[in-house]
Amino acid sequence: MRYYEREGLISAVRSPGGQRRYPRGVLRRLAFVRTAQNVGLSLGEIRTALATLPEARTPTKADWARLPGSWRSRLDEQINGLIALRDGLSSCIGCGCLSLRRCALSNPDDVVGAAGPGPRFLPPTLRRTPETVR
Amino acid sequence: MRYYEREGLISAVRSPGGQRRYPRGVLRRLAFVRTAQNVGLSLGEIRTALATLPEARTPTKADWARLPGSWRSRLDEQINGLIALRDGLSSCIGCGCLSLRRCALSNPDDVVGAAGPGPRFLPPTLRRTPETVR
DNA sequence: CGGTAAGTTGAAGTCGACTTCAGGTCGAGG
DNA sequence: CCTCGACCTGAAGTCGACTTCAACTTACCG
Repeated sequence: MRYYEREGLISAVRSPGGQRRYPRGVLRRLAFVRTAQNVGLSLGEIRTALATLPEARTPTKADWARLPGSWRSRLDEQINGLIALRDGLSSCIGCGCLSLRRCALSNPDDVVGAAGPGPRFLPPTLRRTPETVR
Repeated sequence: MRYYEREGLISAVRSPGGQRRYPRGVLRRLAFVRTAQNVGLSLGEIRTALATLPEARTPTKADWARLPGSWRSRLDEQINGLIALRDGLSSCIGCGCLSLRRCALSNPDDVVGAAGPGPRFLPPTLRRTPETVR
């Protein structure tokens, strides 16, 4: 929790002696963080989402609705991905079509876009002849 | 891919000169790895799952069915978690009930069980008086 | 009021998952 | 045949997400 506090995900009230006291709202946020993490979101993403939620009160349906659309679609993607994975990736790997290019699952939003670290598939412009699978 | 190879997730055929050649099957496995990763599984879990799939041929429905039950239920949990998160955690945080103890989502399978690193909620036996929320 | 478990701090360590580097080798096009 | 870009290897570096440590301070219980 100290770590999350340093990372700006939660905050803590201090006792006179300087010890942390966690009011209900913080525990609620904490539960949110852990839950979101359990399903594979990074602390950065979670922080962004938390920023749109009120710190003071229990989030209402309206508060949740205010979460950026990207968050929602990200979750939708994730959900669909898991379902496909569970059902044997029938639409993707299971079919043997080797549809790396077509499969939205393998490479959801970024499509190589926005540089930065991390492996990626080659964009079409850089790709070799299709038959040279190597 | 070299990293995945070292980690035993994929293998590679070598050209006479020692360069890696990746037959279709490997690309398929690779796609599986990335997809599973995208939805939040660790390389270890993926390796375990891959171990049950045939390396030589395109996995069939029967092959997928052979994946350990734990894998499937793990995915189900994950899926339910995401759906709850997307729908505003109506069953959990959104309700304001602070149901850390009851909420299956917050602490899926392990329930503090199996020691090892990582934060956890206190088991009832170790918990302080319930009104002392701190 | 005193003892001891629990909390405080900053810094350093760990672990998974990669990426980067340096120095050398392979291999397709001209 | 030569060349130049792509690939090879092992080692080291990076990044996110924590955990562990050491030295010290609080705070509840008897």
